[in-house]
Amino acid sequence: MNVRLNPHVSVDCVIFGFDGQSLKVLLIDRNYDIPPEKLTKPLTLKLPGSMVYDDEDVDTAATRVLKELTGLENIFLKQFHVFGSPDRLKKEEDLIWLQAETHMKIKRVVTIAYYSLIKIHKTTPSDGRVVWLDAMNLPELAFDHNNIIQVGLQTLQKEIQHEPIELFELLPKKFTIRQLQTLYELILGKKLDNRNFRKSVSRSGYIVPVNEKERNVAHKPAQYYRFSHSRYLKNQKL
Amino acid sequence: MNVRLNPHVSVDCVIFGFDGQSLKVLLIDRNYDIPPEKLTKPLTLKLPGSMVYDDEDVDTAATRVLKELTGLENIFLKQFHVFGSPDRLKKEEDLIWLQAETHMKIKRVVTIAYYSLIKIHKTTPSDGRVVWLDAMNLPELAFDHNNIIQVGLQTLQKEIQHEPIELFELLPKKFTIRQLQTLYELILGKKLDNRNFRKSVSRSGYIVPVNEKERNVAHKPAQYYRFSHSRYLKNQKL
DNA sequence: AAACTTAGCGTATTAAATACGTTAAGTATT
DNA sequence: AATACTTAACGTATTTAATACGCTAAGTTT
Repeated sequence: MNVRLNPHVSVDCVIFGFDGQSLKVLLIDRNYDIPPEKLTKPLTLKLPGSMVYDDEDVDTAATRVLKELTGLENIFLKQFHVFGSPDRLKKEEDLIWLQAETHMKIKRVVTIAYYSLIKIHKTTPSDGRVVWLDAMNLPELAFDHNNIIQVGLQTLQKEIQHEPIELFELLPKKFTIRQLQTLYELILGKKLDNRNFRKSVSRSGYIVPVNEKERNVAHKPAQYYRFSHSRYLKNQKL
Repeated sequence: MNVRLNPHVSVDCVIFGFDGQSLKVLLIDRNYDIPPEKLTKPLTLKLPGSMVYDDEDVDTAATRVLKELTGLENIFLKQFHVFGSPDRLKKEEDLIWLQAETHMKIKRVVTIAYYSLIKIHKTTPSDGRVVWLDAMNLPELAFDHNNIIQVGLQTLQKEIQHEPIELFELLPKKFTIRQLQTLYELILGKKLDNRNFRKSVSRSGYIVPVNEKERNVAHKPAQYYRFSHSRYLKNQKL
């Protein structure tokens, strides 16, 4: 029999947000309570996550983490990959922190990664532990969390090609075509032609204008649009 | 602290094969060694799987299962979902079997599911424990394995829409357009127009004819084709 | 020789993607 | 008050892909 120990199972959430300019990721400072003079390493940022509790579905665990951190429920959340290499905890300070945090002699953790898309302004007033950082330009994070975010981003890139619906989770209810295009460009990592982009928007059939325009901008004010879920469903059926 | 127990972690492989007529799944009979008169329940078929060993990456565990079962290495294998509901083991006979098999007091198993695509004729002469069954018409399997296969099939359906390359893992090196179309139709679950299908094949640029035709068929013999990986890569770059 | 079966080419129509020119409506600058 | 500046928004022409459907070709079976 080759099985003796048993890896612990956790969930980690890559929570994306969009502030109109850049794509952000929500991170927490795991050493927030520790006085700065006691800190030796700068690796204090990590993805929000948790061990999976007894009698708790893994998806439920991810939902719980999201709720605890942002106060939000009914949020878009998608499992995208399991990170289960035995040397995920190879950095010594990661192992020390984990064992202190959980009060367990943990040797190995298999983590199930989720990504979530939320409107930044909806987050509850931050408690100081959480920060939004630019997803494209992150410092070194704890564990393999840089890698997890990168894979999450690649997954998101793929998804929006055939499920653009997910994108609207990141935008406010009313948004301009320019905002939508900026978001596409950020995630896809390339520039799009604005004129053709508008055409594909009007072709979509489910992005509809609302009776309101931008105000106080130093150029022609843009029309606001919204995502129509009912029209989206109709087009899918055909 | 809410964590006390710790779920066990396993991998399960949904191994798809194609015999020219229908899509098959490889299953194993977990009660193969047990004399029939001692069997109470007919739920003896399950997906090939294994607990994840210490110091073994989860992907490695899945590769190992595949190797042990089919003798094959360097096979297409893709993680697609984690099944982690606490009541996955709700059928009593499943729990009994699992505890006997592992000699452990297991209460809960979180399993990471993979799917794999192989050419049926490549499997080593079956050892009696393994069977290929029609993926679309399965009996009730152990655990939640019917559900796992269904989700795997849905994933495969989505994947082949933008990564048709995976399909060629299921076909022999030389295949006819009809075979390719049949495979598409099986996985997508709908009929396609043969004339338009041929057009999309020739448009693809990476399905090229070989210098050989069908023989001994009661109709016009079909041209054999092969998948050209180099041409596939060239087209992707554009 | 005729019937049968699947292979394989063609044509016409519609829809989607791409490239690029131009005008419109505001604010800021002089 | 006129001009410059900036982003919004519409249009046209071309290419490429998707869909619908007609027809011929090359074998075997009866």
